[in-house]
Amino acid sequence: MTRVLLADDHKILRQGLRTLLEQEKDIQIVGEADNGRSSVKLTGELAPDVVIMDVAMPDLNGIDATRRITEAEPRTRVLALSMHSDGRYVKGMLQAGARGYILKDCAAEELTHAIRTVMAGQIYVSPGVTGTIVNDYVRQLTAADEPATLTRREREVLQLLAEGGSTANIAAGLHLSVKTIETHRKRIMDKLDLRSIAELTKYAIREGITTVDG
Amino acid sequence: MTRVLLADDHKILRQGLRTLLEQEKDIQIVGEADNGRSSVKLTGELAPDVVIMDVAMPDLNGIDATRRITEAEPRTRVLALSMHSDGRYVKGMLQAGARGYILKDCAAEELTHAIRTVMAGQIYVSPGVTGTIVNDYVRQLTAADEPATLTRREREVLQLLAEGGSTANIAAGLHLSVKTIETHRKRIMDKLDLRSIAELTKYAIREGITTVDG
DNA sequence: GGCAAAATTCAGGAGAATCCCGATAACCAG
DNA sequence: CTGGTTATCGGGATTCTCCTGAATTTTGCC
Repeated sequence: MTRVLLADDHKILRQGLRTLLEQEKDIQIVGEADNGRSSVKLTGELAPDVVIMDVAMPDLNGIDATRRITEAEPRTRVLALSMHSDGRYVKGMLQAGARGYILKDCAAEELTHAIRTVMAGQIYVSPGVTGTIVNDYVRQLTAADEPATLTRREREVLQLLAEGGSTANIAAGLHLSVKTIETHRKRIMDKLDLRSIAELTKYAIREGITTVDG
Repeated sequence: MTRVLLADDHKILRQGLRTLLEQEKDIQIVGEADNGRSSVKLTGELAPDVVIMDVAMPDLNGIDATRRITEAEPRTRVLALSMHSDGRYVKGMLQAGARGYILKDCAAEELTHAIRTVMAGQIYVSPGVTGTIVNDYVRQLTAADEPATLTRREREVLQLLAEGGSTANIAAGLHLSVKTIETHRKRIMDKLDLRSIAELTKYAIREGITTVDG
């Protein structure tokens, strides 16, 4: 029996997936999360075999949530479920340790097949995403450079800032001092050579850490 | 028996909805469309009672598809299913003749309830969307022009803010007092109901006033 | 295990930005 | 002429940011 945690911010999609997957005898839904932070928490509590993780989620995005899960619970396989075959999302999720990447316009059979594939210890990627990966792979072979890497905490703060949170707001949400958030913000801006929240927001959008809506 | 057509570009969501709705005895799925254009075509061929219409779809978006359907087949009720409670989408769909607007993070019970409500000749709107509509309604009552009209000066300041300019910076560039820029910024944020430079930047990007690069 | 580097946390104080009040002047429509 | 809109500023209280410095925890490596 494969125990599955659903992480997606849209309840009706979660319910749909639950109904679909509950028709499979070897699959059991053990929990649902509607944002990245709670998906990390629930993974620690429920120890599911597979987490089906939406890439774009509020509070803590799917990529950073995946990174935390794969580090804290390496036994748990994360299966990315995304609307986009965008290279940054694919790259980010796989880099964060996701064992698969499927698109939301795939069939239910593909989802169940992906779950069984990652349970068998293999990687599953939707056909529509393969081209993206190959392109990115080739690009990395030619030119491999990573400008300015942010730490996990910094990326987390960056997202909250780009979502419009104030320093005090973020500090309260993370149970940290205002001073700490200030330090993170400053380090982020120093590393990325940004001089305002506006530029920081645009950077976050380009990197897929936040979206223009919401 | 209510005959329903599903229109959404994500196959797995369609399958999920189909599985959910087929559990209802009085609801029957008669077809699926993965873009706006085919939803119009299928509505003409199948004459469903209700079309569940995603707002964002390729080829022909949900708003224009809805407009065509309600003009060609006024007997068919369109029920909008959207990720966003964004005012423009809500307004667009309802203006196009949609008889309901529900969010994707709602429960399945809400969806079936919405279907039965529109079949009874009434309008159904998700609770999370009601506020958006009321706001828009009130705004239309008070100011009979387009929602959120910025003055030229305000748009100018908005752009400079979204490009990362500080208040002092912008004031110097426009040969104005810092106080004046502060007033403009405040008025912009009040008009648009924004609470941070991050949100303001995203708004400017959506409106094409600035770009994510630069 | 142990050491160095990185990451994360926080404080004090000066300066800058913001918020909330109000005000003045130009302009245009009824 | 009156009223609304736009654009321009100021005072003062509050809040945020910037700079310097540092303690603690985690991580990487031999």
